[in-house]
This record gives sequence, C-alpha cells and structure tokens, in this order.
Amino acid sequence: MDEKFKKPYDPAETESRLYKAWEESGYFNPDNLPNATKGTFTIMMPPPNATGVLHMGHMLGCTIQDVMIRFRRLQGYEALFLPGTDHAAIATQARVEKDISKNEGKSRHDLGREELVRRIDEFVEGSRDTIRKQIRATGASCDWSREAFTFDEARNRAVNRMFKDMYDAGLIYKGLRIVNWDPKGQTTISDDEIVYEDEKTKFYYFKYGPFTIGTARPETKFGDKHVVMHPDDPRYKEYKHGDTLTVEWINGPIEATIIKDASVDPEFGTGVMTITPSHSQVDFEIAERHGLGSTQIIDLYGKLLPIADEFAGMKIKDAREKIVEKLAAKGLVDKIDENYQHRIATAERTGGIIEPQILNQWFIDVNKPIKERGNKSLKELMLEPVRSGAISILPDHYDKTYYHWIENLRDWCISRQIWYGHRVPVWTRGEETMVGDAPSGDWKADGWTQDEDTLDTWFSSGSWTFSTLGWPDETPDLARFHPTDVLETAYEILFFWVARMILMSQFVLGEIPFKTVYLHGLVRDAQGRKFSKSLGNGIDPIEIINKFGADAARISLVIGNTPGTDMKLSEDRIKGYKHFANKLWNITRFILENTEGADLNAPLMENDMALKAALAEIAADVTKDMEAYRLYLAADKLYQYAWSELAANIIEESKPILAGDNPEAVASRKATLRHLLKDLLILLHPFMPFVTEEIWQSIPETEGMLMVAQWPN
RNA sequence: GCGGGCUUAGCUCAGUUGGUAGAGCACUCGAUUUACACUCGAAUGGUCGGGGGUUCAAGUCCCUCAGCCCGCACCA
Repeated sequence: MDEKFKKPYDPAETESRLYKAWEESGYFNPDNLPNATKGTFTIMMPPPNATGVLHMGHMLGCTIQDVMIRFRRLQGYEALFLPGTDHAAIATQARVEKDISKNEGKSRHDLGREELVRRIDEFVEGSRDTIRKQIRATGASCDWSREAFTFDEARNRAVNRMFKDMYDAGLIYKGLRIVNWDPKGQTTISDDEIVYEDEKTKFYYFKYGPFTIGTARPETKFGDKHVVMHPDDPRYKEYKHGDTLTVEWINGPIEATIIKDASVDPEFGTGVMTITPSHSQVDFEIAERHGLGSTQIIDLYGKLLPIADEFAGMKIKDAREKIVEKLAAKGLVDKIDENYQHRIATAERTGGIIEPQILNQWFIDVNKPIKERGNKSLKELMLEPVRSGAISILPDHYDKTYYHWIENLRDWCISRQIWYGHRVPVWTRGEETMVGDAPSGDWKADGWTQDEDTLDTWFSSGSWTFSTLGWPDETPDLARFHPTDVLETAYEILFFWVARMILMSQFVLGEIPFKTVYLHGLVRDAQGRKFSKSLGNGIDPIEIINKFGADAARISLVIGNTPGTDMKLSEDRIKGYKHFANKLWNITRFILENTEGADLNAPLMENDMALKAALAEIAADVTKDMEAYRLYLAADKLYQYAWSELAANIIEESKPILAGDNPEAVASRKATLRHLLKDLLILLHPFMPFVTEEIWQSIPETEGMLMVAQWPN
C-alpha cells in the first residue's frame, strides 16, 4: 500500500497533477475514447462572459454538466463537452469603457473605434485565460481542442451566413420602428435587456381643451396633437373620431384631433390621453393603427429639441418642473398627484433610463411565414419542439413560462450602436447593397461602406450549438454531434439565450439544438441573499477549491440541489464533503492494508455475494437516477452507501472475519472488499473525479484511468 | 391583471409511481493508543403552513385559504 494513505487526503497536491494527466491522455476528446460504442453524448458549455472571473453559479453549471459528461463517458458514450467563452458585446464594452474612464478619464470617443476595440480585445484575452484556468480547476472534462469563442473568425463566418440566410428569407429587415434607446450607452437594446425599477413620482393632470389628461412625463408633451379615448366611453360620446378642435397648450394654441381607440382604459385617470408616438411604445402603436405622424421631442442625448422653444437644449430632468410652472401660469394644471407609483425602464448594463425613440434599425420578423420551413414563422418554430416534447425543459413547469414569453414576443431589434461585436454584414454603394459577404476585392477603395452597427450579442450566441461544430461548412462534427443532448444553464437565461438557440437552429438547420434543457437555480449565500459586490458576500470558487478541494465543492453543489431551485451555500456545507473525500481515502487505506496479495477470484461466500448484489442494486438505482437527471438523488445515495454502509457496517464486520481462522471466509471477504471499493469509485467518479481517480491509480489490479473505466450495470 | 414556485426536525434541504416521515449541520450523552488529526455509537427533535375532499392508504393527487418569493404584461 502506498505510504500516502497514512496521511489525510490532500486535494491541493492531487488535483492539478491529475487534471494534467487527464488532459494529456486525450480522453477529453471523444475521438480518442477506446471503448465508446454507444454513440455520442454532447453538451456545449454555456460560454461565460469574457468580462472577468467565474463565480459560484458558473461552477455549479460546470459541475452539473461535467457530472453528466463523465457519467456518459463511463457508460461508453463518445462524450463531448465543448468549452468556450462569450464576447458579450455590450457587457464587455461597458466594462472596459468604465475602466478606461476611471483610470484615464477618457471616453470611447477620445480613443476612437479602432483603439477601443483593440483595448477590449486585449482585456478579453486576459479574461479568457483566467476563465480557462478556472474551468480546469473545477475538474471539467472538456475538449480543449474544440474550444470556441463567440467572436472569433469561425463564429464570424457563421454570423454573416445566418444574417444572409435570414435576409434572403425576408426575415431580417431594416425599418423605422420604435426601439429602446439607452442615452447613457448610446445604443438601442432589446426588450430583454431592460430592468424595471419601481419609482414614486408625480402624476400631473393638465387641461387640454375640454379634456383633462394625465401624464408622468410633461416634457414629452410638446407635440401632442392627438387626443385619444375609448370608442364606447359615454362621457365623450359627443366627440367623433377625426373631429378637430383648437386647444391652448404649452407653447400656444394647437389643433388637436380626436382619436377613438379601444386600447385606452376608461378606468385609468380621466379615460382620455394625448399621445407621443416618438417616445412611447404604446403611443407608437396607436399612431400606427390610425396612420398618424410623429414628431421627435427628445434627442439621443436626452435633451429637448427646438420644438420645445424656450426649453430646447435642456435635459428632460431639468425641464420637467419648469414646464409644469409654465402650464400652471397659464392655468392649465388641474391637479398633481404626489404619490404615483410606476416603473421606469433602465438599461441592464449601463443603468441609463431608457428613452423610446423611433430609429432606423435592423429587425428580425418573428411572425412572417418561412417558405423553406413549411410556411411556419419563427415563433411557431420556437414553440413546436417544446410543445411536441422533442425538447424537454427541466423542471417542466418552465415550459409554460417559455410559451408565454414567445406568445408576447415582438420583432427582435438586432442592431446596436456599440463598437465591440460582430459588425452588421451589409455593404452599400449608392443604390447597391451586398449582404452576408463583403464585396470582392478592395471594397473600401471601390467605394463601398459597411453598416456602422454591430449585432446584438445573442444573435451570435444563438448559433452556439452548431457554429461550434463548424457550420456553415458541412463538417463531420456537425453531422456527428448535432443536435446536442443537454443544454444546462441558469433559469435566468431561458429567454435571452435558450429561446434564441432554438430559433436559430430551427431556422438554419431545420432541427432542434438540444433534446433536454436542464435549468439550474441561483447560488445564494447562507442567509439566502444574492451574491453581490456591495454586500461583499461572494464566495470565490477558486478560494473554495483551494481550501476544501474541487471534489468537495462539486458534490456539495450537486447534493440537495434540484433543477430550477435556488440553493444556499455555506462553507460549513462544503467542509462536510471534504470530510467525505477523506473518508473514502481511509476506506481505501483499510481495504488495501487488509487485502494485500488477495486472490481476487476467490470463491465468494453467500454473505459476500449478498454484499455484491446489494451494491449492484444501488448501482442500477443510481443509473436510473442519472439517466433521469436526478443527480442530487444519485449523489446522496452513494454518499449514504459509502459512509453508513461500507465504512460503518461492512468494514466493521470485516474486522473479526479477517482476523478469524476460516481461510475461505477471509479470502472471500478480501475479494469482496476490493470489488466493492472499485465499483464505488466508478459510481462516485462523476461527482468526485479527483479523489476517486487518485485512489483508482493506487489499486494494484486496475489498469488505465478511472475516467474511462466501465460503468457497472 | 396573467402565470409559476415555495411552506417538511432548531438551521439548510431531500422525499422518484400515493404504501412504516429522511439526510447533513447544530445540540445532548457516551466510547476511543482507532482504517479515520476530518472517528464511532446512542439519544433528543415532526399536528409535513391552515381547512376540506378523493382513496383501503395522502408530505405526495384534487379544492380552498394564508404567508413568502419569482417571471411576464400594463401603467397615458
């Protein structure tokens, strides 16, 4: 027996050595698996944002995925776990701009597009390196030879091709539409990048001719010349749709037109409102329905335009009260409600207050029938596979949330006015337009210009399951590994990403991107709070791994964690599983010490056969749990078996047997103990890969690596 | 407004197809030159949120009420 078993298990000494050995073995690459006969099993790692370091949520995801991958590899599948990172366009640019502003006091305009992008690339290179090291530290058995980045050459080809295919199918169009404008980030953002914040503000009632209208935003009201009410509201029966009347307004009299529209809620306020189509989604839709024009009031920096006369050039925040003062002086203020509760839309990344604007942007039409896909729309292509069960979401109640989101989906604005990211692959020269590929030759010299905008980061992430396999080329990898098996991610990302991958794969390949979506919850601190910088309650995965070992961290993230449910994590919990790793170590010490030179083929006594059968039953049960994604149950059953059965009962009862004078009983028990230990190591390997592999290597009769041993059936 | 989740031991949470209520941690008592520096044994601890129903049988299925949490939509 190796002397090392006389000391407690030391993960720090073991883990990096073993990871290196695994990596050098080539087994992370499914092409090199010697006994894989059951076909492929594929997971694409959700690429962490290249904005910094991994947090506990990433480690949770990596662990769950690696447990599945290692299980399938042991079962004899060609297991592919493909790693990568995400350029996270807007998040990364915001992060680097912030650093530059803090350290050098410069803005992106001081640097210029080229220099800013260069600085971001530099930052991203460093982040990606850190992330690679961190992923390795968790023990994730991913195939580094296939590593991908959402913003490298290969992915850029895929993005350009997707754009072209969608453009040719008439799904991508450019148009003047109302979008979410972030004045702080100076870019449009999608509906999903908005965070709503509750706010208490004033709600003003103004006299508008014979009506009283309510608003929380007086500064948008300069151009309001349409007054809208519900067609069936008896209070306003005398007014007909299209009637005009002259009303005294902020900067003098204007001609107002009556509009009847059923979207007005008669119960709200006075049941009458004026509309500002340029700066409100709902108003824009009303204006579109009735063919009304719109006038921009606020510019892209949040300042009032010349239409505001004396207020022109003022920031909306400063102008608001002054406008109210003027209206009051004219006797047009009816009343002011001081306690109006509403929500304001802010940009997730910059915190800027969203100002809806009508801008010329690129959109994806989600309702248009697609000829190449049986005249189904993107919405239908997204709904269908989940409805039919071709894709199953765990936990399954999330399918309702998914349907609800898709049913409310509007056309997706994909262009962004930031500089970091895939550039819109559209080139123009006069009336000519090229989409997808740049015009041949030196197009700049030939007078072509490329669209200035970049694409929403989720446009490229949507291709993750197939662009990582070489699409648009018809590669052997694509044929072999797509559709992938499992997509494992945080439930927060269901809409952002999972839905977009289904959209892209369904459109581009006409097939689903994955069969199972496993959604994990948030990792919270011991009191149930979210990890946050301001609270300082974060747990750094690397610190935890250094302190307790990756195995302890992994299994503590798996046991007691059901899909879709947030978990509370404390150091005490992880410490308990560090003890468990050491328990395995000592079980091994006892067994190896007491079975030296044993005949492994000795005939077994009846009670020993029963012990083998009992473990075989647990193995069958654990296999069922693993296949049904009940990882938490499988892990707990093995923990209970190892500690309460093998260590506490079987080893204790073996002591007198081994010291006894019945040679057949001794031989039988020795062979049995060795057998039980090896099977337990295989079963536990997906959860605790390091300590089990380290022990496996120390058992004389084992050959090769545990990571490619055979799962007991 | 629409939808979803949670409520089980002091704490954190499991509980698969309805079949004798579980684990870890904490606490109490005891053992220990021991495979175990990270050990073992025992004990304590539950009206499974309240009420009703289905069933031979309900933590589990149905209805209802309450508290907590989350998502989506609207907010002129």
